[in-house]
Amino acid sequence: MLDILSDLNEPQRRAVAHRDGPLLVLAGAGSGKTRVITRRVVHLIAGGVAPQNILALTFTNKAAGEMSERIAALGTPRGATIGTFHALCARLLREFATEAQLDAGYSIYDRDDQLRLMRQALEAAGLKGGRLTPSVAHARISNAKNELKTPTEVSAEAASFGDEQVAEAYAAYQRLLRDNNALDFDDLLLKTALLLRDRPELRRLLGERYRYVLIDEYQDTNHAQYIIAHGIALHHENICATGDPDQSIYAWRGANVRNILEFEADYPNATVVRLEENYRSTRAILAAASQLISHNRRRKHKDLWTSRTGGADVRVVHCDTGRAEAQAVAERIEAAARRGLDYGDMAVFYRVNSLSRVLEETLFRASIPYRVARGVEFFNRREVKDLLAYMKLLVNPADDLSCRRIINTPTRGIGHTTLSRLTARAGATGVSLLEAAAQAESDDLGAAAAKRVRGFAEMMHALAGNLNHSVREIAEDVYRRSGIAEALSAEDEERRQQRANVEEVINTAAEFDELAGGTLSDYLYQVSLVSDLDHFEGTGGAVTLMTLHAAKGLEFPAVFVVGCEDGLLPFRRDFGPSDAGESDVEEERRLTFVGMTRAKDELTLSCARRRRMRGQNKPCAASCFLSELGAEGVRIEDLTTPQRPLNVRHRGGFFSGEVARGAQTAADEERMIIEAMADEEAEQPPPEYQYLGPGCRVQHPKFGFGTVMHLQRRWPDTRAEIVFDDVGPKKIVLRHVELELL
DNA sequence: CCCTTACCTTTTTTT
DNA sequence: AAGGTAAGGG
Repeated sequence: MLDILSDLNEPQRRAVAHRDGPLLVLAGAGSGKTRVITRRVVHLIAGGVAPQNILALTFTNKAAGEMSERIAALGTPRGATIGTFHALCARLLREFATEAQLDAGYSIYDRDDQLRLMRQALEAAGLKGGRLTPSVAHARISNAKNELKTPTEVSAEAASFGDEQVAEAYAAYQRLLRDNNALDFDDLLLKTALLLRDRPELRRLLGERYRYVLIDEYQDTNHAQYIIAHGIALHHENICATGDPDQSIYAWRGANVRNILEFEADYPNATVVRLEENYRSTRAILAAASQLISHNRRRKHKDLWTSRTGGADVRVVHCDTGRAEAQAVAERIEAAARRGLDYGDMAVFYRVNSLSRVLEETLFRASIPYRVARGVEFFNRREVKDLLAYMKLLVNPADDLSCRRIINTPTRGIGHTTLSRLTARAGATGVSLLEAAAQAESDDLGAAAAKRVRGFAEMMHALAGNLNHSVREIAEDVYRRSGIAEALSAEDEERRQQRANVEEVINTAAEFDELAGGTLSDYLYQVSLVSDLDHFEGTGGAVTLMTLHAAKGLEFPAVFVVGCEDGLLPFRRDFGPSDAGESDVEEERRLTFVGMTRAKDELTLSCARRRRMRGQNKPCAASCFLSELGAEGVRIEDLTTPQRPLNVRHRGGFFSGEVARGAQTAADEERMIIEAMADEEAEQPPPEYQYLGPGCRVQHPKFGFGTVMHLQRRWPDTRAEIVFDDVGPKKIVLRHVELELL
């Protein structure tokens, strides 16, 4: 017991030793928060609390996994519930399905599914093609759900025609979810929150089950999560919230910083512990980060301090282009490696995932090992989603969305016409698509089509006969009998990759059988709530590339924050005037703060003067954040080259005048040519374009060998006219084919 | 019905 | 740049 407390500082010790009653731990960046939470759990158990009575809620599965591991490492018996809000809710909703008026086997829709469904909802509500786009509608509805608002309430509060449309879309969307027997992420929280809000007996039951509630990253909880946590803790008030208002970076998805700011108002007798000693970063890093965050006006003052001395200055590097920036980062990484730093000790953070590409290319060329942490890349692969859709449909025959996805995947001759007829039939008789498929008749669809449709239904029926098998067996069964296996059997590179992905799904199923165990629907829930990030292990010997958001909670000896440019780091979507949601500069500043405070020893921030974004090369101004770091302990390195005027009017070869297309005057033309040349020099076009032009010999996968006659460089659909030795002249869209240059 | 081609939309971060 | 969708030809 003493061991647990001995290596803690005084406030940490108070937080760990606190037992009953509300506790708020305001933990500054790097102040040992995780350590406090895990110790606290251990301390509770050592003090006689049964592990089963402890509920620890985290924000990501990864954080939950880490916490379990650390607790186990301290030799504590397992049995505590440690997981994300969403996972807890999925579990509770299964347990209390009746109370929540849910059918067993409900599907959980991921973002992709949600947007698909939203598209349908907008269509059903007669709002298709209007100003309300699916993603905007989805965001608005998501926020409403997080505030526990029903469509009726949204409608009642509507202040404009646009709001009214959102309410209508919301109603239609919920109807569709219900028809599909599905929940989206927000529903998981919403339904659970409503249960807890409206059912005293459930509050009591769960309060007795979870006698100690711990919530990590409390600054990132939304209203629904607030209701859930407080509902469970209502009677015993054994609620421990940890977090840092300066690290609140999820307001955009409904997180409410007020939850943490008003904890003391919620619980007047709360014990408050402040952790302000930073054990992670050098003095320079901490000073720069503190300087930055001090520019936030809506903020409680806080002093982070460290007893560390020494360490290098924070570096701010200005570059010409995004590519040059990546190059500079690569060079610094190499230099650090030569100094003896492990690649795994370095990380590069960026605001948007799309920035990873230049970095990847550059690191790859420099032979620097790296790994990219991406959100849901794997589970979003088409072939992966297809396989999972089969399994979802098996568990939940009402899941029309999944059914629609796979009814003709792989192709089995059920086309658009047949599908819409079938949909009409299902709608008219009020049955699911799958059921309509099973009952398909010749006079509706034509004999051949009806037969194919029934064949699909029969296959699903047959697969459903094996639901009592292990999940791995079911997955393999689906893989083979659905025809996916055959469709992917060809030996080209793409199929090979897809096969590998599908096999990886089967592996996760096998792993599930071994480790967790449970029904197919258990497996599907787990898969739905997991992201690639969760499996992202500490990268042995490779540089980590991730978004600033994903970086939260991690630390690295050396950190690079790239893309510190106005509009990108204080991110702004400068689109038309109709823009409703102004971006929150203070949240962007907190995000930068989070990134900076991940660094232990070395921190480099960088920006580019020009960057290629969304297909266009645009000039960029340095982020205002860079000038907010203060001057002390910050070293600025300017790698930009002075812009010299170019006296060139014409240039043959690659551009062959195409760049000046649309020029109205000679001055226009000159300007465009100069810009294009500057772009090309900066960007180093990839080799396949650099040398491809008239006279080149190429090999086409289908048409064989040929000679390029003409290159029409018209982005994005650059075309080449090629005379093939065997089949004669063809126009090829380069985007659609991989030409081999000989 | 399927494949190819032309056009168009993109709104960042994540459970 | 890249993906999706809608329309057209086979």
